[in-house]
Amino acid sequence: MSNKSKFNRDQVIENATNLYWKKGYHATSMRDLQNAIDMRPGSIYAEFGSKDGVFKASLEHYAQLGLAQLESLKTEFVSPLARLKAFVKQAVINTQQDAPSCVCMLAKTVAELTEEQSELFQVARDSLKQVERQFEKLITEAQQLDEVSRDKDAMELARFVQIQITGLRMYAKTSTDVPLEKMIDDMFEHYPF
Amino acid sequence: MSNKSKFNRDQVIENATNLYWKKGYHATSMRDLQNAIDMRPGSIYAEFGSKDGVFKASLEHYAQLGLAQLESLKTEFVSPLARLKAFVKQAVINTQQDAPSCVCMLAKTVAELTEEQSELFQVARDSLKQVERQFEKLITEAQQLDEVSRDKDAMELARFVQIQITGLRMYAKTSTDVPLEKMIDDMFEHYPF
DNA sequence: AATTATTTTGAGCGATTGTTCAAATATATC
DNA sequence: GATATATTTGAACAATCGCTCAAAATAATT
Repeated sequence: MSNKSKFNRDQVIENATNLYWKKGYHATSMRDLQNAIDMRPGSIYAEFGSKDGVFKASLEHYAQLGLAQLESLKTEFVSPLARLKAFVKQAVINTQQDAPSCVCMLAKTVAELTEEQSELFQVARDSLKQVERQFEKLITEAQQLDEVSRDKDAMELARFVQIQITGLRMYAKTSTDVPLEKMIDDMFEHYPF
Repeated sequence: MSNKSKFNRDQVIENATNLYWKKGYHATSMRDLQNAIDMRPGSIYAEFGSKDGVFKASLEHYAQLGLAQLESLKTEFVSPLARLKAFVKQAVINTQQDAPSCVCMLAKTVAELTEEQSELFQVARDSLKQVERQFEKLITEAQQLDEVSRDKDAMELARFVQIQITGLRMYAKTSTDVPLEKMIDDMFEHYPF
């Protein structure tokens, strides 16, 4: 009854995400998008409804990717604190090389958008919060394993980590030759942990 | 010989800055700008050359304002470390209320722009670096007064402060009810200082 | 193979973009 | 007050914006 569409939805969203991540919401035109995902306007609007629809799908894809990455580190790192640290390094350092932008797409979106795109703004904000809650879970786990002092507030520590990631990634866009790895090590050895 | 122009250049740049700061580079149209600064296109182009020209003037004005604010704290705070802390609080907390955006305009610009607007990007990046150098000066002063351990690297501390400001201000855009003041106090009491 | 249902195409819509420039206005000089 | 110079105005330009929809192409059903 229903014909399957020709295009690969996952691939399309990935390409759209990479473009939006690189150029941001306002600087990305529908023409740019059409080229990046190799779809004609009619098909795009049938599938996503609007430019905002594509952006929303991209934000959700990006957030899901982050959560999946954090989850996948379970196999490599048993220690929840080591896992958190590995995730931070991945987010801050690995994105320096081949990612569309070294700045987190969610943070970039939160910085760019205003009340005029409140729905998209909220999606980005909520996704950041969701990641932060995963941080908190990991830290609570770490406390139960005595990797982190139980005197500390897991929620506050999670917030701290989120702020560090944002600050570090933003800073990394302004200057190379920053000892990112050392700074992350310091952050987990000294500072609030 | 030369007629003086009717408009108040400083006021115009201030209004332009507030609009650009709020909406960002790409979301601000020349029509928006014309309304905000109450000038007609011809006059704007005669004075600033282009949309980029107005943005550049705004970035420079914004950066100069930040440096002037830091300087003006000399009268209130003799201690260089107290001055730095006061500046951080001003930047992070005071902007929450009535500023066009709680995110630093320079950071926002660095996050938004790509190679396509390399000159504007560089102006923002260089201005951030300039502020950071003032931080470093203050910290070096603080070390000479034994307010900060001389074992620490003033450049690294300045970088840390810059990263905290960016992270905190960004984070503050996503959620209210964040104990910003406490976090800044913590930052200066514990962590790397 | 013919028919129906679904998807894809892309020319083109009205609105908006950054920018120009001749005309109108304001100011300075004589 | 007349002339020359500088500034301001805003209609209008080509280009691009997000988006629509009839027509073409494709897939499923009979």
